[in-house]
Amino acid sequence: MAKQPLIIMRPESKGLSYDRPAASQIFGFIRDAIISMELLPGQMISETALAQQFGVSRTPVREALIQLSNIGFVEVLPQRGTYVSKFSMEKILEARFIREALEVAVVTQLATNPDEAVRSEAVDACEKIIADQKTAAADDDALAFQNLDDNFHQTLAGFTQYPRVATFIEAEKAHMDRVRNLSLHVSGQYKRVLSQHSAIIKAIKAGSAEKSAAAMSVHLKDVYNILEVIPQEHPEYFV
Amino acid sequence: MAKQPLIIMRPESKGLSYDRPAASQIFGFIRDAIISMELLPGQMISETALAQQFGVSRTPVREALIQLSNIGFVEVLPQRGTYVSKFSMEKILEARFIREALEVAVVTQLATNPDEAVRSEAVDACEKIIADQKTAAADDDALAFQNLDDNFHQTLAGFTQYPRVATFIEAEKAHMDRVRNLSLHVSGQYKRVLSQHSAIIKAIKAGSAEKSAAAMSVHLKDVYNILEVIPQEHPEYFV
DNA sequence: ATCCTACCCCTTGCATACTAGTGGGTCAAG
DNA sequence: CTTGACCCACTAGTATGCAAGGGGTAGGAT
Repeated sequence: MAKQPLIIMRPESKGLSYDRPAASQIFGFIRDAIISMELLPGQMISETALAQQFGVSRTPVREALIQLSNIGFVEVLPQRGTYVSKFSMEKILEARFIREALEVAVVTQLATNPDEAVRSEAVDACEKIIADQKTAAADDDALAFQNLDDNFHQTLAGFTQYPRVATFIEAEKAHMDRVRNLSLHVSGQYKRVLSQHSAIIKAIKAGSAEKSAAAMSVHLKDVYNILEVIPQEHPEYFV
Repeated sequence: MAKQPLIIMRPESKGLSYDRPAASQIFGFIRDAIISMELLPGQMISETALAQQFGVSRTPVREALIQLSNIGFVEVLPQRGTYVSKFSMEKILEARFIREALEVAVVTQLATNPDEAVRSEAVDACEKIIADQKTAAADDDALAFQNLDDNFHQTLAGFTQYPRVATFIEAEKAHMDRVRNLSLHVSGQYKRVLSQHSAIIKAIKAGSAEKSAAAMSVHLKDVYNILEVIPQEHPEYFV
């Protein structure tokens, strides 16, 4: 990995709240910086430099980095340095596989939920998000569109009553979002995603586990479109 | 949670290897102790006491505990203490749900794998494990039987080529194994598990995604049998 | 010119010390 | 005897310093 000791985090992001553990806050800052590609794959992260930037000691920074390495966002090489994880086709496909497994289970459970009220509540919430996404698409607001996409999937997962499911989905999704943030404007993305989301909701509304699962599966295979382009466009970010 | 500052770890488990990070080794020790119920749910874990027992400082112990809290094995209450997580019906069902989602995806992928050689290799490996399990069942060796069960599921997951899938399955399984270790001898367990494992392999051999998924799903719902008994037998370990 | 070696700087891993906050136990007052 | 306040012991969170090892660079030898 290329050694780039320069850290690009904003000085104002030093603002740590005093009523929460510093390590936890730093974890969030760095995670968001990695997802949004402020910190680039392969870039070196210095514990010392980060500690200075946040105005704390190395200890909380170090604890944050350990957690980031647990979720695969950074790689700690003892005595050598800590680096933002590069992309690899294997890891992206792996994240996609895990996410599909979980999200298929989510919609399957939801579609077969005997409580009609829960189903219609979920459908209503998601249809509202889809409507907002149509607006975002009309405005060509890619960021808002992606945030709503997050919202859509988190809302669905929320109806399982298993909070860790939503957490896992978010974590796996983040790995792909990192790639996606390299090229927000893929032709026809809005229209495809919208129709896929609608298909999922339609299947849930119909109470069909098979169709829900199939629709979700199709939706999550959509990243393949991006993966055919990005690695050639940005080989420097891949291992 | 009850305060029990006594730590029951064996003195000989102090043996830490010098060629691996201490934090990682300590993590493994404590995790195994929790799964095997050496450390009981609700019991307090003192960073200082553990550090003394392992002959290291608080720092690596603390880093291990952070990772254990990430996988839900301990709960860190700031300025109050770190405690072994108690069981809760919600968390167990959640772990079961996540595990089923992943394992269903695993057998589905395997059953539909176009490469016949891979399928038969997986089937052979699993059938060997099932044979060993029959022996363990005949010997009434519950520990060996459970280790082989672990083996069975890890072997299946290994054929996805996605290492994190196996890791996740192992982690979620561990939450249930903790409960299972409270009562290793559930009547008829051996026979049921064996027939379920066989059914899974048979479906994979037949190349049927639906039957494989269904068989795995049935198998993983078997824990419900235990969950009807354990909470009443050991209410002190549940929240 | 090229290769090899020694050194130095920078990295993470670990140890130790200090801070702040919680809970329990004790003692005094009602 | 009960109740309340205060104090102390112990907790996790953070700061700092030291140890061990890898890598690049400079300089000397070939």
